Amino acid sequence: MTQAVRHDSMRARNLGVVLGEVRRSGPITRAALAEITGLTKTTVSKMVGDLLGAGMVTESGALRDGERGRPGTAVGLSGHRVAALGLEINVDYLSVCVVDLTLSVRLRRTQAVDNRAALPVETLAHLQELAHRVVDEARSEGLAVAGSTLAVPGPVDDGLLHAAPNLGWHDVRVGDLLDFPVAVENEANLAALGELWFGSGPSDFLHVSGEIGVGAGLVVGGALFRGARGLAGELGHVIVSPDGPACRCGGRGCLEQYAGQEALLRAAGLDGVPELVAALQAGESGALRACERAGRALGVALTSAVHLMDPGTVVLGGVFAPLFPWIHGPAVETMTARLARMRHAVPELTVSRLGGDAASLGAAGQVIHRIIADPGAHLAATTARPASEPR
Amino acid sequence: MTQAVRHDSMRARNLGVVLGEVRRSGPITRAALAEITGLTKTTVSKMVGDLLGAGMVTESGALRDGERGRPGTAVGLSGHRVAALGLEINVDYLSVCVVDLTLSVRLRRTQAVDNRAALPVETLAHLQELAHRVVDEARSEGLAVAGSTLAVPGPVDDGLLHAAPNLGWHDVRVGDLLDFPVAVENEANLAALGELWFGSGPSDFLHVSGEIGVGAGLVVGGALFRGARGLAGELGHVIVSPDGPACRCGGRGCLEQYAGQEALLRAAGLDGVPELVAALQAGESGALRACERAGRALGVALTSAVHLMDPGTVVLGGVFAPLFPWIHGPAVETMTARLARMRHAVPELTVSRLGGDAASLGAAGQVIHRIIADPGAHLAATTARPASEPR
DNA sequence: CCGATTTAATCCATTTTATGGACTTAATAT
DNA sequence: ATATTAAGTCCATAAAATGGATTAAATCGG
Repeated sequence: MTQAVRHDSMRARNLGVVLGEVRRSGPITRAALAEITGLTKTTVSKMVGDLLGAGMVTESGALRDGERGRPGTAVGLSGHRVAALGLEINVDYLSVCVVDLTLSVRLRRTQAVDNRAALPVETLAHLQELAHRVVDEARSEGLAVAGSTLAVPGPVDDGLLHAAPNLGWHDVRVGDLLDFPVAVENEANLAALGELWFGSGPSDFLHVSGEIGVGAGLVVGGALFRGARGLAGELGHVIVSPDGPACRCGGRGCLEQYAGQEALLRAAGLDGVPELVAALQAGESGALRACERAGRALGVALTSAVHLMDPGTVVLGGVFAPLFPWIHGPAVETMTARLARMRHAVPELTVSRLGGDAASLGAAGQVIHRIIADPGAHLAATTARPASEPR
Repeated sequence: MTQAVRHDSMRARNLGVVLGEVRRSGPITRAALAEITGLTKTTVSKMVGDLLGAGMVTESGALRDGERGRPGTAVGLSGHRVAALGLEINVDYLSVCVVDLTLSVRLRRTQAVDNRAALPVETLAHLQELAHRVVDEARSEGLAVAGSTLAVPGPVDDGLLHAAPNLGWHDVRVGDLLDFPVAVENEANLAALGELWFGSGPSDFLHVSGEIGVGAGLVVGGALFRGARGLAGELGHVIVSPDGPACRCGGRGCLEQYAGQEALLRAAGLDGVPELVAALQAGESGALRACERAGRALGVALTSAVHLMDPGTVVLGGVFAPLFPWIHGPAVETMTARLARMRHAVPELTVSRLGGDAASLGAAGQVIHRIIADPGAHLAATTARPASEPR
């Protein structure tokens, strides 16, 4: 149910609106904030004062724009105090990053670990140690880590990792294995949010994150679409051909059997993405054929996805990013042939500028995003317990 | 951008919260409303007073529950004053209904017209006449029609009907052809909302509305999912088999070519849904085979849809409703085989209790829903101009 | 160079809205 | 008949935003 607005929640919400506008419109004067939000200058001034006190914004000096009249002092987000921890567990690495309120990446650590062989407890002990080291380092830079999110390669429902087939994990309450509070979320979803906040693209897109599996995260109007149980976006198991090769999901002809990393490498007869890229650059016909086949299959699956979800754009990330030049053509061709007559504009197919860090960046970004949306809650939490430890 | 909350909008929102709770929790006392919403008894009492004055709620007498203490007087939605007009244009009929604030259907008129032959202006003149007649009739029952929504068989973006292939219409600003203000929305979307508000199902589902084309509307958390441009839900063109029969959309092997009304009837060698149902009841093998084939294709398309959008349930409406007994089996079988290993629960496949009226009911329901969400706006509009005419 | 003009930011009395406790009302329990 | 309990109303108060006045710091025009 939508909750009633009371005096205190009105204040909290308006604080969020003001801070959100500071983020959106860069350094901006109080007067302009008042204009945009519809609040009075008085109210905005008081709020900016509070936010300054909390170290969430800074005055970046007088803003002289040549106009007549008293120049305003611009206030912008401050990257000096509040920060967030982003974590990622994937098949062959652990990754940790610290991001400040301005979404600048302050620290980043990746550690190659083969987690296929490991139990959840072992992997998470590893991750915890890594996290503590990074948080200590951040603290020595004056940053207060306000929260953390963990990206995992599998569907998550309310903190429970339902299944991570490529890790061999099932029904793990990942958050309970760490000694600090953490939000847990699907890797594909967070990669999409990473693309939203750290890539400079649009705010409506489907982000395809091909790793070992093929996942996708849909962002509409700047918000992630999760479906009824948070399991949306399984592009890898969209049916390309109902009588195609059997898939580990129990179905046949899933996209993963045509465009998954494994299928691609098998079709090309190679055993690594770097090798495949080299072969493609050398113009080897086997590699080229494999990519064309994958591209066409991706085009078929994306056609279904566009009809169902109507994304504004499609962004290819993960392993598809380095293969983009060879996949793009056949995929777009397939989509155009099947979509053009139904839609004014066939969604553009672009490539992600982010590397494999998209998910952990998205994880940290989610924490920052929540703080900006409700700075009052963060303020209350930090004044009640002035320290910064997530431990 | 999220707008700031000011004193007046706080009031407006709380009024909506209170009225929404009255709708949700049936006749309910002021004290219970205060408890649930978190507002004080004083505030709730004042708001209920205003709503009583506007004729949006009524006191339904003392509520004696056998408990000790003063019994409360229950207030519930009033169906005596505020009403909404729902309109629908479809290939072979026009439909109009009036629904009151309690979502009771007060009036309903359907007129068989073959709109395939007609120009938009002609059809809308027809519809307008029908609407005026019904509104007059409603007024004579004491109802004030507060707004209207029109369902059309094609994708709509911001009031513009992009294309209605089965009507032969293109880029029509339907609302401009009527002499009263109307919101325009896709028929499949409104049918889904109709199912939400008038069917007694869950609040997370994918509603499949097979008419001439096959459309679908996704409802998550009681809200319709529209995609980036409002074109989401085109289940009919999800790809079942990439090399299947050519489709009028330019693609091949779309669901519509297997489970669309035309394809179904052709496969069965009959030319009407009633005839098909009769043949199925008689156990004719051609008809049974056609339905089994359609059911399997539907299962394939729904498998892709479930992977991508994660609906809680799937509800079959439109022409699939009468065919449900024969389609259900093969569809569920296909879905289970392909989904069971990936999900705890394969979404249930149910049948809509609503007839072909789902869309026009949803249209009227949308108006009511908006009034309940923001009764303040309605109140302001009606006190400024006390009459009820949508003309 | 000085006053007029313009815009930014703050100050302060006021308004709007919700709050919380006291009070009244109407029922059941003893 | 009296105590108890819960519903609903009354009223003084508190929280928050408002709007106009004031002060501050620029540019413009002579």
